[in-house]
Amino acid sequence: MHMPQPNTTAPRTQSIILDAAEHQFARFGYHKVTMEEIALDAGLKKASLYYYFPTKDELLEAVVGRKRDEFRQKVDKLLGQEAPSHERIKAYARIRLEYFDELIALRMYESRPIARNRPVLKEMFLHHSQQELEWLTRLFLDGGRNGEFEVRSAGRVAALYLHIMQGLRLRYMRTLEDNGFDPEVAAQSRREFGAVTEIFLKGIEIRTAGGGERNGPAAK
Amino acid sequence: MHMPQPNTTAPRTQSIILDAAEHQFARFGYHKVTMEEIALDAGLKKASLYYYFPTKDELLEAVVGRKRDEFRQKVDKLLGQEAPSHERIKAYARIRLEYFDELIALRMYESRPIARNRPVLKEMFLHHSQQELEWLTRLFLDGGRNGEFEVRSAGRVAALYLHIMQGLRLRYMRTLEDNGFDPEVAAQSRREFGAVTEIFLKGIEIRTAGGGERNGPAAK
DNA sequence: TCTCGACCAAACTACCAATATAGTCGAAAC
DNA sequence: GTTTCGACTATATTGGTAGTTTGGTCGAGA
Repeated sequence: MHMPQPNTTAPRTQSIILDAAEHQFARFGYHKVTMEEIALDAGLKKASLYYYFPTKDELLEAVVGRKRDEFRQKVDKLLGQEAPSHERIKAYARIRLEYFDELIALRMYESRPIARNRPVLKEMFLHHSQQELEWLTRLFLDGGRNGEFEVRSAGRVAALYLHIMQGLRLRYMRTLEDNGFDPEVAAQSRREFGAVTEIFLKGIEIRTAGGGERNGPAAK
Repeated sequence: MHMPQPNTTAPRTQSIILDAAEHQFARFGYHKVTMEEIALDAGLKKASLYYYFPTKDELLEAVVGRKRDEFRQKVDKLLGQEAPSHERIKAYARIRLEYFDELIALRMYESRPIARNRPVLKEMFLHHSQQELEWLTRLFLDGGRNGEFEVRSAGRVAALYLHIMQGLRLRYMRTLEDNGFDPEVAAQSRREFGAVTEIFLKGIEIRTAGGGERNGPAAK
């Protein structure tokens, strides 16, 4: 509700706390970290934290919010660019991947409780999902307008693509839970996201010339 | 290990028990059902169950196994058919959807424990996943051979498609957990599976003629 | 405006007793 | 030999509770 305005200048206490919280969450996960530990990491005493963040939930929200804002900034830049839609969508996929990797690093998705039980985050993610749908709708709409794609309804296609991505992410998270992190699997998964995006875009592409004119190498 | 051979004739006790178990699992889920209740439902006493099934786990396995066998039978029939690969893959998607709907009806996926903690099922699903990959690989391979698809590696494409389907299923299961069953959402999800399959197939399709020759209505 | 030590109440943990239930066994009915 | 059962046990689950942790408050002071 009433958050102290973060000065746009050097690392204010506010952002020091956020850094500490992020650091601790990344190391042990939301539930295993106490407010006291975060305070210590930030060079404060616990009570001081409460001057800046009224609850642990809101601290978490702020940490995630910061990540999300960075993501949004990148997307805004992307949406403003002049480039073929399929290129921008591929770029979007890459940016999105980075974003979720950061959230995963924050142990945001570990063992249900965190993201599921916290109503704050639940709403936040829901809202973010909505936001993503709008962005993607716009991208697919553009692609439809300039004749790249055959889209009956950009909203539906965007939802389809978003749901595929969300599903693959879920699948990846499950393997994470079961087998722990494995850089090999992570890389594999990353490639898979790219490949699926490629195929999806080809699937809605309008091919004007006869035969198969490839306009980009599918893999490395 | 030593299971009494089920006669291929009328409903033997064996299958009566399976029916009862299926019925009870569907109503309350594996954990909330006691062997005694299943026995009662089958018109027996508990100890009689143990003559046919040495453990509750194996009873569960048998119930799921029956479903899986039905699924396999349908797939075998499908694989033997002479039809364009894309048609057979779409048919496969439909059959697969039915199969998982049945497992969901059995509350196989409710609140982690059931499928995750039971090593029997875990292995069973893993094995089944492998099996599916083989089937799909064959289907995509056929499509590649007869010039329908452009597939560099049928195995990779099959894995991609399978993972998309598994991901969407996971996503759907999550909404199930959160909001409970809703026929509207279920229908929506079903349509989504179909639409994604369509787009995926178009994405790897080889279009010989110039322009866009549609060979099937995408949506009703 | 910002920091802190001391305090409280609610949540979580550890533990144990009571219950429930998967699984066993010997005997009997078919 | 096949199928059923009543009575039994050992293990897992549940409910309750005492003890500890920890999120959050407050008033004093810098």
